[in-house]
Amino acid sequence: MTTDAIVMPTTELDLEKVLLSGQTFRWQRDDQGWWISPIGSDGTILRAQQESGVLYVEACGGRAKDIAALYFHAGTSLLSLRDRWLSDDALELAVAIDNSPGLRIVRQDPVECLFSFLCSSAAPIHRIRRCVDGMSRLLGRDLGVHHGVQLWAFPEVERLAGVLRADLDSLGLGFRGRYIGDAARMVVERGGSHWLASLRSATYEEAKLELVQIPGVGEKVADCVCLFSLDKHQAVPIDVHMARVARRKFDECRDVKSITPKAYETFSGSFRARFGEFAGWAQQYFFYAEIERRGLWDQELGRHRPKPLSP
DNA sequence: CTCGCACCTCA
DNA sequence: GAGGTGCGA
Repeated sequence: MTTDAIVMPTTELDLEKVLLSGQTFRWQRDDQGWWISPIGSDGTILRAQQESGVLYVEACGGRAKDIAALYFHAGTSLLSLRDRWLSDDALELAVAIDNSPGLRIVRQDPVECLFSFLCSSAAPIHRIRRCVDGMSRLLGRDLGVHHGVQLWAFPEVERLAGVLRADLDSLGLGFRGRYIGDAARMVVERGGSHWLASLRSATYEEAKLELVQIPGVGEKVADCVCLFSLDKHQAVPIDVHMARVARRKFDECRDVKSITPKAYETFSGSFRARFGEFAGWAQQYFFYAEIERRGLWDQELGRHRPKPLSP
């Protein structure tokens, strides 16, 4: 296995920031301090390490450089996005980019992405990680030990389609478990992973319309799948955090309380109206900053939160 | 259309 | 009480 190098300054990619920002749930550090993760169900493994403006990558199951360039949307320059937003008079966004340099959208495997976000409702990132890991251990292909870490591929959707509710009981999915089997069966019916991936060439509206048919998939999850795996850069997932941001930012959102379907469109559409075809990327900056601002990252990632000492 | 609530754990 | 969805009122 060879190591490829991709020139990517930290203003274009901050590996740790991106991998832990709640888009993706399987990355971990190996015994050499590199980031490593299985990608999707086909046995692909990607390893990455960033050093003085260069991204070093290795892969099993393909050419590392190609896999990584796709996975990190290397063709999309944050600097150009920033310029575009600057000239569109979206100054606040240029500032948001400067406050979280190197944050970008990843391009995940659609099946893995769908089932990851199916586990995401009312769950912090560390819990989603546990669920995804559990599904992979239980139903995914054993990929062996790599640089000190045991890896499993994400389960084939056909495998998930055969799963019983009781099989998932041990994984801590909670009520989220009830959707997995039904969702997988619908995807298989439509043509499996090939069908999901084919939505990449559909329009955003078409893709979303298809996704929300899947049991357990509402607008939020559909938008996550669109943005994080189907190349729909204009998809803006709205959760309670982004709704709060929208209320602060846009007049037409100020008095919209709960996230009803109509309200969802108001929130989401406001970002699109203001930030255009890459509104989803804009959303990621505001989302990141909002979690930061509220000091929620430690909680999300399950890091030990130091208890305030008594005086 | 909007509201309220259950859904399973875990923190 | 939770970064959501689906149900009935």
